[in-house]
Amino acid sequence: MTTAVPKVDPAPIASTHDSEPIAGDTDPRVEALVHDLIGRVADKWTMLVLELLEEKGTLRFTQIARLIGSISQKMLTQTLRQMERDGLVIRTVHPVVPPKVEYRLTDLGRSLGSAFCGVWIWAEKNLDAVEDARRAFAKASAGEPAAC
Amino acid sequence: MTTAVPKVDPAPIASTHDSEPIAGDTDPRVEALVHDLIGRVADKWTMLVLELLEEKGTLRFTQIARLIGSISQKMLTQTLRQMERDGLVIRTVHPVVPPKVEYRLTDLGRSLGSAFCGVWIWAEKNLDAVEDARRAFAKASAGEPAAC
DNA sequence: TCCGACACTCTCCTTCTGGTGAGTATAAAT
DNA sequence: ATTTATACTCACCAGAAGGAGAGTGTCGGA
Repeated sequence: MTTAVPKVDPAPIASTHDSEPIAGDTDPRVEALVHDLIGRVADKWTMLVLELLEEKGTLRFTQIARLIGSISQKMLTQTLRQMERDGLVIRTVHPVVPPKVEYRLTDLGRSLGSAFCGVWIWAEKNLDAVEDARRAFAKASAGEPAAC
Repeated sequence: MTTAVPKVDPAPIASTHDSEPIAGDTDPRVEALVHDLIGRVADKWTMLVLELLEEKGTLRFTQIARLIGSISQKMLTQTLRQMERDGLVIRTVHPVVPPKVEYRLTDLGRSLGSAFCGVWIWAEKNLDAVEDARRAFAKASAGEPAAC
């Protein structure tokens, strides 16, 4: 955590040029990956597939499609490819007459699921808090539109 | 025929292990919130702001803007509003001559940061694994374009 | 007097995302 | 001969996301 900006100017009107961008982070590579990865896993479909495979173990393309129900083929293919690319799932093709492809999580995939557990738990625990905050915010906004 | 296929195929071909039919969702409301919320927090800017405020404590609008460096005003405003709405940050307006607005995390915001810690740790730990997987995938794809 | 600073808001404009629907190959079933 | 099922790919299109840049109001400084 390199603190790139040691001086936090307290004056209301003062220094104009802090040419130091961004705050220090452990590693640019790590940061990039984390963003990338969270951006990807936070994806609705990836999350659903991850959960589904964690729960069921091994599934075929159309089984996943049917279980999720609302996903388009395009998105499912895209999602699975991405996950395969990142080493989260293993794709096994059986060269049988009607094509048969099975998907299952790798250890990496499972560990990611576990890591996200924390967020999941947070969400469940703070469900009400967030909803309360939203209601309060909505009411406050409606209550004082031009209160100044 | 793509849509409107209510009839669920009883037994397509082989079944790896069909134990449970479908369902298996803790709560639709919880699930919805979790998606919603993860989708929001996974946002690049929200994550950066969350981290920044966790590290620095209290910051003003332009301070955040400068520290992040590449965010547009529009996005910063949008992000902060969203976070305020969700009860993650507190926005304090000082009615002074040049407007002064300070932002800091709520307990909820801080706890979310902690929850995301697990994912960060995962990412750091598995950085190499993911990159390896990507390289391997890229190589495999390039290596066998018409392998059948 | 005019500019700059703050914390925004508003209007474009471009890119990206995700959905629809069609097409493909093959062999068993009808 | 036609249909069905599987696991895709491809072309097209609508809507959303996000960036650029200008405008707003007031006041202190040059």
